[in-house]
Amino acid sequence: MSPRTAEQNQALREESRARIIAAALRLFGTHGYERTTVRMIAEEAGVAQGLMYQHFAGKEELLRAIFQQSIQDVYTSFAEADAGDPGEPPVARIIRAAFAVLQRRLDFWRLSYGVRMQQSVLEALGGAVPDWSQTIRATLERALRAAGAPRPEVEAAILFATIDGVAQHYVLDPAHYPLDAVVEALVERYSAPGA
Amino acid sequence: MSPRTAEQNQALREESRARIIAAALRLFGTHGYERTTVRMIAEEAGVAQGLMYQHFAGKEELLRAIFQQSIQDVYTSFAEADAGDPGEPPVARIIRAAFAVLQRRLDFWRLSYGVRMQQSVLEALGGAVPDWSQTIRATLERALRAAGAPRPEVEAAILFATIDGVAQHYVLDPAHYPLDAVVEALVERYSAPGA
Amino acid sequence: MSPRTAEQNQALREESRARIIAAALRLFGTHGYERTTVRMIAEEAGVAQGLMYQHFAGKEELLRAIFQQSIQDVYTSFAEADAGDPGEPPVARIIRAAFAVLQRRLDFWRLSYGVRMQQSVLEALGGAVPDWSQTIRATLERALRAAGAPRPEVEAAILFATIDGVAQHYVLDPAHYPLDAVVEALVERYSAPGA
Amino acid sequence: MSPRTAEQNQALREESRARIIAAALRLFGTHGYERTTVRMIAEEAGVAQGLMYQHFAGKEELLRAIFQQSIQDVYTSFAEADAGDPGEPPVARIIRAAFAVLQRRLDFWRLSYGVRMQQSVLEALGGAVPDWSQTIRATLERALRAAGAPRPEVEAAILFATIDGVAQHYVLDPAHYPLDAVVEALVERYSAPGA
DNA sequence: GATGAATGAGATTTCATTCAT
DNA sequence: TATGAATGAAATCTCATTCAT
Repeated sequence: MSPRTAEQNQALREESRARIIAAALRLFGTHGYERTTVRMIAEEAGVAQGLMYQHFAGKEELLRAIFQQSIQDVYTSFAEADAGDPGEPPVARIIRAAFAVLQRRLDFWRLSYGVRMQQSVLEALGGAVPDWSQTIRATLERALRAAGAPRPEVEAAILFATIDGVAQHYVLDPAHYPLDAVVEALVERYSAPGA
Repeated sequence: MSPRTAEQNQALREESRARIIAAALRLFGTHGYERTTVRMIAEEAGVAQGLMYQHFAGKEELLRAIFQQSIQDVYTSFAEADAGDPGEPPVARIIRAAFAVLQRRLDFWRLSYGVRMQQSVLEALGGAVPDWSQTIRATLERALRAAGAPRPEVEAAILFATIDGVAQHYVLDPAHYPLDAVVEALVERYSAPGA
Repeated sequence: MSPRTAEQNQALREESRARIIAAALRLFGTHGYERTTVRMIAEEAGVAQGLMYQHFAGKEELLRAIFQQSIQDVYTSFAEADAGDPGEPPVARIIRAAFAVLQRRLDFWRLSYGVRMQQSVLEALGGAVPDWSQTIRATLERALRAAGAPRPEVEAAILFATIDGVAQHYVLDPAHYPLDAVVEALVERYSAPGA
Repeated sequence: MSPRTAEQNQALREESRARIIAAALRLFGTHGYERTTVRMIAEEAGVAQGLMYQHFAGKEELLRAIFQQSIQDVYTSFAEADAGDPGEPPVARIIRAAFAVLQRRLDFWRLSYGVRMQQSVLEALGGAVPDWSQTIRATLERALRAAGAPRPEVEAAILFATIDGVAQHYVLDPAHYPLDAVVEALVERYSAPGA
């Protein structure tokens, strides 16, 4: 009879918000943003269509929220992973961290890769999608320079491309891609003194 | 007022078909398949909306036609490019050929990369999109094995990923990407005896 | 923790009911019935959305309640005002009374005028909106006839229209409308022997 | 076989645009803007729902278009009507012209009166709704001053209110309202030398 | 062969109302 | 009594497709 407490309400809200985000991420990742309807998301999340609009101003806002949250997670996860085994050279650690992050949020990466070429979606997303390529390239360049690579800018571009390419190939078929072997080979290559 | 001859008609038809395909390719590449409306295509092509349906059964069929035609072109272009300098080792030739093809059909690659993650679009496309990753990987593997690489399957996967990653980074910002430097570095790396 | 007494509960109920009615009247008057959402009313009243349904069967019922209550008030106020200065002629007293009532319930008049043309809303309101035009016209006609007006029916129609028109213009911009001057002029005109 | 000529197309477009506007005017006038759905308009106009959006950006834009067009018509009609019998005094001519215009566009006046109190609708309409009250008041004031009225500003306000009130009462029940008698009485009153 | 007005299915969005607490 | 999260019917709007010329 007495109304729910503030905590109960918050818990309810967060629960449904999380369900909606999870469902959307799954569906956006699989069918793409445009092909996923609000109805599908609601069904997958097990809620009514209208509920989405209590949490997000619209489908686009939902996408934005997903990006914001996921990007946060990625930063955190990467930092954690990067702090890994201090015995390994930095470049190797970065490579491992990148793929650890990848595996943890497969759907988000699918979504990301699907949206990457769509100028208009990116614009709609506004600042929610950081251009991390600059940051990544710079980080890799520093690590490679420290490791004594001859032309660190070009090598950084190549390594970045390799990581990105492997990630994408893995995302396209995680069940069959020999990710571990590839990662080990990469780590080995970039740990070798002459690399 | 005098009726057009059959040849003239044929030429007109070809002309408008080509205009529609070109316009669609441009727009699909920039905005993505879903975000591009038939109206936009007609406008960009400078024809009426209805005309598209005289040439293609629908928007999806248009996409299919674009893929089919582009893939033909890619095969041809690749073969040409690959036939290049016989003095170079095969792996280097393949690398060069890949990027030559890339630059020739930027819009198509944008489109391709944009669609790659969208299961439902791929299904709609049916057989029009070959899974060339197998072919490419196999080709690379053969070349690498011939060159004496220690673990050719893994190395092939990595090289394929690198090429794909570089291609995508280039497509995302052709004006600034240091493609030539990267290609040279790759060619050099994969021509070295120990690679 | 001690349960509230029946009287306390009753008082709380009355209080929230009154707040809801007041908020709705304000918002209906400003934005119109349709443009005012239940959420807006709850917010303005400082209560939860659901509470409205404990007091009224629905939004429409709320509107009906507002009309019923306001109309009661109008009758009462009018009777009071009309009982005013017995030295003035009846027509003048009616005019003064009308504008006294108008000023007392501005929001209700805004709402009334806003809803007047909407057949469907009026139907939904059912009997809650009396067709007082007949009553008013009849009252005015009697008074004008008593004052010796030549064609009391037509004059009553005109006077009614004038009062209604002035009321509406005043409601539209109470801050600037010269209501007092207009009322005085009307009173004077309709008190003059030849009027 | 050959496509329609530009004139044929224009005629088609104008025809359907006019049908939509007429239907909307009818329905907006009867049920109010908010209660009229796009579906209702399309049905009444005998066209598909989507067609409205080929002519107007949305329901609101349609409303705006109706106002713009109707206001044009009103100005024109008024000028024509006002040019009437030069033997009559100006104030009388204005009165007659006002009611001539009223009768000609009943639906529009219903709509106008229905929307007048809805701040949010008026805002949405932006500049499409001129505040003609100023113009009208000024015109009446000039005419009354020329006719030698003692306090022309107040008298203008009253006459304006009377006209507006009569118009509204008439609009509410055109079948029974004794418009002619009322207009004649008004004309007479405002033609009398002492008025 | 070409046009563009017209269609209508299906998408997004709003909002009165319900319901568990 | 009161709360506000959740519902879902119905609204607005989009856009691939059809059709008369």
